[in-house]
Amino acid sequence: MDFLPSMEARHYEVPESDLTMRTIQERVLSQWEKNDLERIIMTANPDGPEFKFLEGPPTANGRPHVGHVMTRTIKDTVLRYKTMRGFRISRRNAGWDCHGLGVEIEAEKHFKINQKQKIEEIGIGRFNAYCRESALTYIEEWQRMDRLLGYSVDHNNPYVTMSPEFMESVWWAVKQFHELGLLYKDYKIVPYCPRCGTPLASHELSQGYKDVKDPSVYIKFRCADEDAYFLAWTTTPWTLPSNEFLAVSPDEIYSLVEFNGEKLYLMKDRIANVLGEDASEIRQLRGSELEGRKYIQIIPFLKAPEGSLKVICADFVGKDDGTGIVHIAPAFGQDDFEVGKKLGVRMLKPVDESGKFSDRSLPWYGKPVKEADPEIIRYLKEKRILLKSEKILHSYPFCYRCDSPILYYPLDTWYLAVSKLREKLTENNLRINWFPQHLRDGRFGNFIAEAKDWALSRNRYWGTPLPVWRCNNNHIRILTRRKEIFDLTGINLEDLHRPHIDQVVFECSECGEQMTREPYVMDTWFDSGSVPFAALEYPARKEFRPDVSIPVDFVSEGMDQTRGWFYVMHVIQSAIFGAPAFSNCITMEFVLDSEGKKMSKSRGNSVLAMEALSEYSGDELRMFLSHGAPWKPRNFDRKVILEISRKSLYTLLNIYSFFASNANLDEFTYSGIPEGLRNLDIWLLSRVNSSIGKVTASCDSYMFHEGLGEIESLIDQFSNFYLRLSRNLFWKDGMDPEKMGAYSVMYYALDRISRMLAPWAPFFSDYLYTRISRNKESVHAERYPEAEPDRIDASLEKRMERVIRILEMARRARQGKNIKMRHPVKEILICADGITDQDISVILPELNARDVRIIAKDERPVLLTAKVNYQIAAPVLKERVRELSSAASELTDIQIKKIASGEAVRSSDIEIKPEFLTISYKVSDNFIMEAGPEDMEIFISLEKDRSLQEEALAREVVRRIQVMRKEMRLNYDEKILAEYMVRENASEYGDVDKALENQKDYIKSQTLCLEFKKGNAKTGHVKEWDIDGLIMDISLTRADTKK
RNA sequence: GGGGUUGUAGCUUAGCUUGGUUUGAGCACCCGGCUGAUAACCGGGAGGUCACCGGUUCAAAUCCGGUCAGCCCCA
Repeated sequence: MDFLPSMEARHYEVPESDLTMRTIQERVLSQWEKNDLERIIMTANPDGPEFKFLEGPPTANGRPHVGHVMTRTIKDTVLRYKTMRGFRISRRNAGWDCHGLGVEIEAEKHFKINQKQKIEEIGIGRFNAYCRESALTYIEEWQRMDRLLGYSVDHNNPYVTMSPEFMESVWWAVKQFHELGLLYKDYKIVPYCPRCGTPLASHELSQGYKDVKDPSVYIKFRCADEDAYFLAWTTTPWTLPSNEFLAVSPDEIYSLVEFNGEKLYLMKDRIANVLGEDASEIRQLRGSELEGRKYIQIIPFLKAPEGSLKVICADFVGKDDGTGIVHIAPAFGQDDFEVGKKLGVRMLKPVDESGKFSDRSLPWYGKPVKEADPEIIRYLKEKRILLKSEKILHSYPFCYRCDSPILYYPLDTWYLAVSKLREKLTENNLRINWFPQHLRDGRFGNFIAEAKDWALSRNRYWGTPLPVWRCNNNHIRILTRRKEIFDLTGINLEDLHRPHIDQVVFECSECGEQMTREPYVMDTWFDSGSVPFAALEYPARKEFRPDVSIPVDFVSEGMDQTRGWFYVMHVIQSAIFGAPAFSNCITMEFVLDSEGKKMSKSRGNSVLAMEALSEYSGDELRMFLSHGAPWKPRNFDRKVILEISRKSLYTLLNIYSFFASNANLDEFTYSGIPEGLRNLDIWLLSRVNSSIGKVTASCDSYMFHEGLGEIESLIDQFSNFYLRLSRNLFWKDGMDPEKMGAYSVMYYALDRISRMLAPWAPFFSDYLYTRISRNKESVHAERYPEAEPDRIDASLEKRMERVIRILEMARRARQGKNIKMRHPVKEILICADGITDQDISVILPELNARDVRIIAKDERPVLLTAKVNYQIAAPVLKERVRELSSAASELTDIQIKKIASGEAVRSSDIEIKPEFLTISYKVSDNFIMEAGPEDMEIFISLEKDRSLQEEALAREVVRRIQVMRKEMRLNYDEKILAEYMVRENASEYGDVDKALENQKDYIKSQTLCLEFKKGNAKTGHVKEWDIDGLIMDISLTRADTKK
């Protein structure tokens, strides 16, 4: 930056009065871009200790909203802080998650298709080409957001999960699982989305639970050997045509009851709930006694397989809902499937992969199963099989991508045996610092303790293809590199996606049969879970070193990622490398709308990142989002955002503005902190340095919100204590040592605060910093301030806290008697331990008293009185208590004081112990008293005299002239001429002319007034004032200083 | 149904680990003050069943048990 010392009349740029944070942001941004700050940050501290970061890749096919702003804010604050603390940040790259159903659904919309088969009709190649293109559709908007937010990661070298190098690493990882014996294929019931035609993993399923109304039907299964029915219950009538068994709990009591002329079996404990009062019990029996009983098929379209249609015992039958008799359709439930498998009975599966009835013998052939529910219920009713039908509200999973109801469906699926890793996962979890801490043993800990096997394969198209080739003899081969494919088949693939990869076939090395690829792609979460090594293209490249590159030091995302990204990374790194993926993890809660409701597209209350960033500067948003712990939900409330920015950012701007305008007038240049400072200056230096200590301590333990809170309170005290009490120092013309000291200290404080604040408010802090140290390029290339222990005076800070209290007490006391602050009082007496005259000197201007004295307890202007405390004295002294009472009334003042300080006193033959008396005191008539914390008391004299009156009047006049100066929009240093004329005097000020004559010099010096005199006050700016009954006109004119 | 978490003034919250005067702030409201930096600031007022019930204790917002409600997760 150019520095032109001689040409600039003013040293410090004075901000325009209407300067906003958004304008500052624009200026700073263009400066950054001119200087290529991003490069400077990316290459900072080449020799510093390493801090390993990892960016969680957003799926770049959705528009970012304020929640994303929050995660990026937290991450960036940490990164900037660590950079300023001298760390070399590794892996500070952006990253994008490109695969998966989300992208495919966009593509389906584009091609206007809603069925899987159609994709194959238009061609997987065409479909995937579109997916590739659309994956990064919104990346530009993400980058615009990052720019306005100041998100400092390397946007020029992102990792993308669809690059062949990344995918080869993912393949390598699959091979590691295979070699560990953790990869297997199984035919079992999976949560399945019929629209997408693919199974979902449990962590995907958990994103889609919704409360919905479903049918709840009670069905009568006719016993084969008795004129009675088994009463069963289900919420999925469409599974009834596939019924093969009924299950009972072997140890529970069941009843045969008569109800509406029919005999029904059900669990005894469920009778009241299901049938009410009208059922009469015939007999009781154990569930196990029902085992093996046969019944008639209720919906006889499908041929019941051999060994079906009988009652079995199972331990999963509960007694909390239903009838205690559970309908079993092995094809459509996990427990059901196990029953069928165990008994070796063929499965009825009249539903195809698109979720429709596929058996022509069913009347509901071709219907999606859920839509067939009402017709099946009607059928049951007609056949008199239905006992009753209701609707119940329960939570049911829906596909989190397309919102279709999930079915449980038997399918070939490749799994990772994560359940075998539980111990390792739990062990590694203990090495992670979670914020908030309870996640470790709570949500995350629970989840991994019962980790389920990971359904890895997806029957889809746009994803990393499953790199598993298989021959008819079930030999397995996993290929992990393009080169390997070329060597084996001569095929040179540039794109590893389907359909290209599908043409790779070769001979099995064991049996010579042809090997073909298993036709699946992988769960996109496996991609993102592989980021720690795949983003560095391990093992093809060697930058990643398993023993040192993980765990990374820091990751941070939304709370939902405990079961998402954090989980999959933890699983994959633990399995392959035996180490956790990260060691510090900050999670954050949702940003809610202004009323505390969850933001959602359907409710229309979600706020897009760019909307927010067009209204507020990046700093303002960041400050708002950093306020309070990230793991507490916050409401996106514009009032709160503005309040936070006003209180800290604008206050700080204003301090600087005051500093700049005055420092320019006095031509101040900083050259270190001089000797001989005012007490107040020593205090601010101490306060700043102890803040630095607190902030770094908080941030080093990842409690960044506490660090910010400390800075905010520092700014507040800087403005409202230090500056408020220092203002008058700057009024005098010319430089003197005290003023020089104050400027230096303010400069020092502004320098430290702008650096301290840089991680949270990167734009404004840079603006401030570069205006103070004008030859510096950017605050972000600077070191975080270090506390100077020598400047910290803890005792002074503590005393100042008490001085602030005393000032408050003085204000309160005056208020009680309606004594204005600007009216001087004769005397203020302060009774407080450990406070020195020097401490008090700081607040003298605000106390506005002729005399301020610190006094000891026994010098207080009070009258003490002693009363006998009969409750204590009477039981001890018995009848002598009367003597005490008369002795007490004759005590001298000195004696009472002795007793008050805890001494016993002898008087007229009786020993008066302190506890015998209650000492109370009364403030002398000519004082008012105010008590504060820690036994502090102050006394304000009510005595008035002529000179006090005159001074009070002078200050009233000064105050009014100041208001008028402001109305005339005069500069700080502009001189004026003033006249006054008394219209009427009903006040207590007495002889006004004489008073003002006496106070003339004071008034002139306070208002930069060259002449102040009595006159008719008609020219210039004229105003009539009422000063407590004194009506007077005052006129101001600009003094012509040009000669 | 199970687990986690939260519940303090109209709103936002501190205090809870380690029990100890009358639960402390901010915003908004009303009254007053201060103001040659401020979009500020200061004092006062009004506003509290510390979600509820019970227990431990000389003493509970705080510890324990239960209930209710919100949120998150699991089934």
